[in-house]
Amino acid sequence: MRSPDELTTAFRAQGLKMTPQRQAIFRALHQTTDHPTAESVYAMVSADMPSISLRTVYQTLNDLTTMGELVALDLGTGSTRFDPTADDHHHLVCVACGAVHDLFLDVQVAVPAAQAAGFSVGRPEITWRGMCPSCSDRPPAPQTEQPAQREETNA
Amino acid sequence: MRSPDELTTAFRAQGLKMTPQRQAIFRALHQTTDHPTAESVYAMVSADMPSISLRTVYQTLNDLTTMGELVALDLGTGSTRFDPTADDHHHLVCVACGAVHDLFLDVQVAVPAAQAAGFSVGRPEITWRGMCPSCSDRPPAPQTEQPAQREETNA
DNA sequence: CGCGTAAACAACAACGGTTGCGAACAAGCA
DNA sequence: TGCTTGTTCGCAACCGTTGTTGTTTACGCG
Repeated sequence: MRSPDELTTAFRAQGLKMTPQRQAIFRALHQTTDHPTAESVYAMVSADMPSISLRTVYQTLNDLTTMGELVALDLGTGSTRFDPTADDHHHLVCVACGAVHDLFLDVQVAVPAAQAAGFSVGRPEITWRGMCPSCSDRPPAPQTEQPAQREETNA
Repeated sequence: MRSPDELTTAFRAQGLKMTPQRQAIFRALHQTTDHPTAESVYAMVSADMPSISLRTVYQTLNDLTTMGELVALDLGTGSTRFDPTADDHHHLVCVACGAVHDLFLDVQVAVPAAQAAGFSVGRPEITWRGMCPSCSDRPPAPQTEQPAQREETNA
């Protein structure tokens, strides 16, 4: 993630205006190392600027995504995660709490032409699902003898 | 995907009852090779059985997923895809139309312990995003409706 | 073959995440 | 300072999915 100042310059270069709301969002993003949701960015920024609206946060995050400063990830955790790490990397996802951990691997996986079906694709995104240390330490759900055979059980 | 008869047996073996609605869903799934959404299964089944409710389709797809007969995929296309292919495989996803194509690859990607951060994970899921042949043929502007992705800020 | 009961059904409302809309507002520039 | 245009914000809408509820149905049993 670039610094708030660099992002300001980048925004201005696109003819976008700088506002206190955007500055606050830039700051929040710059000091986070994880993969916040719009909601959690909103929570961070609201601490300083209680009047900011969630709508503005979404808008700014989408702008940053469009500019390539953020990557929007859908990791199946129910909401979009915004990834401030620009480098090519992959993810570990905790299926219990939704935590996301970066993984820097130089893996080349080519799509065999025979199976490509005419698709033109880019880099593969690799995701591992599992349990983070804190969730595997503490069995979160009842964890009873029920094999969860009833319908629409999650967890 | 197992045959409707086999699925019927499997359902009964779990103490679940067999209904015309479920039979119709089994038939629809059995004759599809792609990765339908609940909505598209509903569309298929509605042709034969107009009275069926979308709720029932969701319920049955979830039951099948719980039983391991289907795999629920979140590929960032906006809705859950139900994958009738049980074998371990990966996916090509068209970012324009949401089409999904299977890819059978025997790739072993290990998570380096140094980066695992204590996660315990299973097999990697590999996704390539790109354009399917029909979407890359067609110029992007016209009536192609892009699911999510874009937003305001048109340059 | 008819019963009883638990399961499944359909219709509808609710829900969470996200976006469209429109009016009020403020950044940046002359 | 005044103007123009992008921005903000609250609200309602939207979409995919699930909860609720009252009714209907499957199916084992006598």
